[in-house]
Amino acid sequence: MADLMTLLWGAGEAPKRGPRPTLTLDAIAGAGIGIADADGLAAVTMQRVADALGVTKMALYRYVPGKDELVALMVDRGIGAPPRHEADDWRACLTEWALHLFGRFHRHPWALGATVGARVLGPHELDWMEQAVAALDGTGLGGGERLDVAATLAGHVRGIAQQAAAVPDGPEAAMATGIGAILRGRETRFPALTAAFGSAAEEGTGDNALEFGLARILDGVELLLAGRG
Amino acid sequence: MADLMTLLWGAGEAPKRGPRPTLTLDAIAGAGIGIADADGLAAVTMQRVADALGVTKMALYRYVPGKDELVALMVDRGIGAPPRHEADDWRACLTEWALHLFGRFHRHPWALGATVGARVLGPHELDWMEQAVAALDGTGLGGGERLDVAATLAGHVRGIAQQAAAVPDGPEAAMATGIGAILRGRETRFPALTAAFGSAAEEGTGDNALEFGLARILDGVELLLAGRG
DNA sequence: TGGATACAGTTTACTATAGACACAGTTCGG
DNA sequence: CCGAACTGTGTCTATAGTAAACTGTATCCA
Repeated sequence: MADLMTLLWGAGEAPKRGPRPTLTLDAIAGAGIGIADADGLAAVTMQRVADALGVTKMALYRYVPGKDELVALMVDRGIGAPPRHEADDWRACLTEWALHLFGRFHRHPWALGATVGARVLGPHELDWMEQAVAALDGTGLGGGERLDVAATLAGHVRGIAQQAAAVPDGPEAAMATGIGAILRGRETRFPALTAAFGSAAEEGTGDNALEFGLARILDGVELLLAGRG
Repeated sequence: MADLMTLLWGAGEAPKRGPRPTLTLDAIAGAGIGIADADGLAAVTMQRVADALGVTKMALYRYVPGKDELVALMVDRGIGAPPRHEADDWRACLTEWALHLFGRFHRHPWALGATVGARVLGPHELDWMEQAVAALDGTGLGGGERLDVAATLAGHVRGIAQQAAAVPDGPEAAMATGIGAILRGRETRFPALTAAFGSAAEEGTGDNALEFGLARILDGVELLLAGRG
């Protein structure tokens, strides 16, 4: 059985002997992704994936070494390939890149929880990193700095996606839900939060933490470049 | 049995009847945290937590409604209370804040994976948010903006902590481990990444994605403030 | 004051579901 | 037709959680 590395990166070697495989890795990953999108990662069981494909769960083990590897496959297939670069401007490039990446995580929030800890990076994940670093070519940033900018952007996107998944709606809507219920009656312990949420509700500006933070980060990068001439 | 909300936020009401409780919520959460720190979140089972405390697993259910609530408790206790503000400068404040928060997540990387999806925020988590927003009082930022800055910083810290957990060492060390093994032989598919890693290894600058991104974000905030007044 | 009682805590079963293995049965190419 | 590749059945272990019996202690009441 192929291990995770060859599962994610290996070529699809077609065996010649034996009956035709009824399944494909794409179909298996797709079934898992569908279940995770609908009912969360906890609902993804070998049984349910197998049922969705019309086979018994043991058939899956012919294609995937175990559940961990299946989830890793789901993550890489779920995030998918990055879109082609459109703009020439590095800033516009990275802005698009971040918004697209956020969209992917927003579509598959379970992928956030499945990508913690030491793991093997998939090809699509590296494609995304490649694009971000490539957008910074020619800016004068050093190699470590290019990687750091990409890591910062990816981290920001992930962080905001995580918060978006934790608090479904924006700040002012949050007052009506969980956070508001907690804050109410505890204004003395959380005065700054209470004031900020109240003022945010008055301002009525929507949920734009992603764009806001993105603009700050890229402003900071521009400042760094400008300071170097 | 208390639900998650009262478990995290409720006062420790001491019942008068019956035998003395042999356990406390702190002891239970501490045992779980110890196991998670040592062997990861997957190793935290009711059985093992109970064994660590010298009771049977069913005894735990008198204190905690279920495993999900136990993990939520572990997260809030594991992150812990934020340190007191030291500096007057909002930038120094937030820098310290971010570095401290990163330290907490770095110590308990499992907490990253346990804080995805809709959930009830714990008191310590809100304490951290309160401190960040409070540091921005008087800067002229609006309420929504103060929240966005805090969310961006928290997202960045989480993102970098997640990447640190995924790739144990810094960029140049990564070349020797998983990413290097993947990149080797695929230079044509990932030219920018290969160049960036190579150049980073030459430069020899250590792993400072956290500080780098933090500086960019705060530079961006400063720029926003300067542009207003 | 001294039991009776109600309630809190603990334990010993037991159930349901999950991932994973062993092995028998099935299909198809050389 | 031989053997490799695929699928199904039965089984094992571990896990979260339930049900119910048992133990301990503070309060109530004569």
